[in-house]
Amino acid sequence: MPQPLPELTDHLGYRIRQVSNHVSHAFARKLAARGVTVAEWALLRMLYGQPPLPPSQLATRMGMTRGAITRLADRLIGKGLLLRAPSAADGRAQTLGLTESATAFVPELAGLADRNEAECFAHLSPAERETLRDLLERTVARLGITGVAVE
Amino acid sequence: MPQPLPELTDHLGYRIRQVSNHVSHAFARKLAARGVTVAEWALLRMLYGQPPLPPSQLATRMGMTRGAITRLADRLIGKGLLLRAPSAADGRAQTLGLTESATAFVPELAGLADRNEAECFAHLSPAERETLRDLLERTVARLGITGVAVE
DNA sequence: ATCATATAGTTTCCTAGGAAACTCAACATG
DNA sequence: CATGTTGAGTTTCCTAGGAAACTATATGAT
Repeated sequence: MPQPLPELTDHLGYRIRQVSNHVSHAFARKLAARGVTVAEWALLRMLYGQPPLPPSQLATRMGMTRGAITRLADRLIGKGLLLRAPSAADGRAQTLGLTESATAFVPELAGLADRNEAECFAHLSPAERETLRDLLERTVARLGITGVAVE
Repeated sequence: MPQPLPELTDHLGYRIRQVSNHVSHAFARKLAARGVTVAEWALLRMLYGQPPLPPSQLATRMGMTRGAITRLADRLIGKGLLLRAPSAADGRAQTLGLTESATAFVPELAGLADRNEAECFAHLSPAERETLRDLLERTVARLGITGVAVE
């Protein structure tokens, strides 16, 4: 006779994961219609309206390894959305910046993000959304979460 | 001059993903010390104290494909935690059930889940945790989220 | 100046999941 | 009872990320 255990659904971590996965997958489907993944979107958004950044900084900010950024950048370059240039100051370093077409594209993708957000949280009142935001942001601060951590 | 866009952090979906990833990775590290992944834990927990289930049902409940369940089950069988048996009623079907050692093991893993939960949300008062739970569960219900969706 | 060490980026190997083709058993229907 | 169809499970191929080894450049110590 096994001892009874708390249900999975008793844990906030489980509930958060359910919602997070659903919201992310819904967004991923919208992005996929434009031929973009969530990680690609995150990188593009990070560089939008910014001066080019070295891959290592992007790795830190996105919570990914440098190796993953190398390959992610390769894909975006292949799609004509990213430019890789050698750093002037450091012979080892590079900079990654958006192409013109990427700069034109990102606002369209941002619209998808807004739409996804609206669809997923339409049932919450503005006050409830602010409460949720506050609880989450305090958790982010308390746990010392920094990057995006795409996956 | 690119047009300004809403910040990533303005989206609840982004904040939820940050917290979810952090909580899941913290849990994954605890489980890894016992040689178990999050997906393996979810499957083990689902079968704990239950009669054996066919892979197809586990796939539905966990939000994974049947192919993924096949491989997940293979790994757990390799670890001596799962038993695969042919279904008596249906020559195509199988049933997956926990071994004795798995039944003894799951409560220990459940303790890790409890500890992770406590660590990640210690800064919220009981009332705040209930508020968060309520907002999340209403979202789960509204979006029609059913499975675990491990990843 | 030389050499050790650290850092930037890449590459290789590994893991894990999804999509879709595939096998085999069950079932319906004529 | 043959036959077409559905359903269960497996397998193959593909994608994407992490860990760690590897290359090349920079930096610091002597």
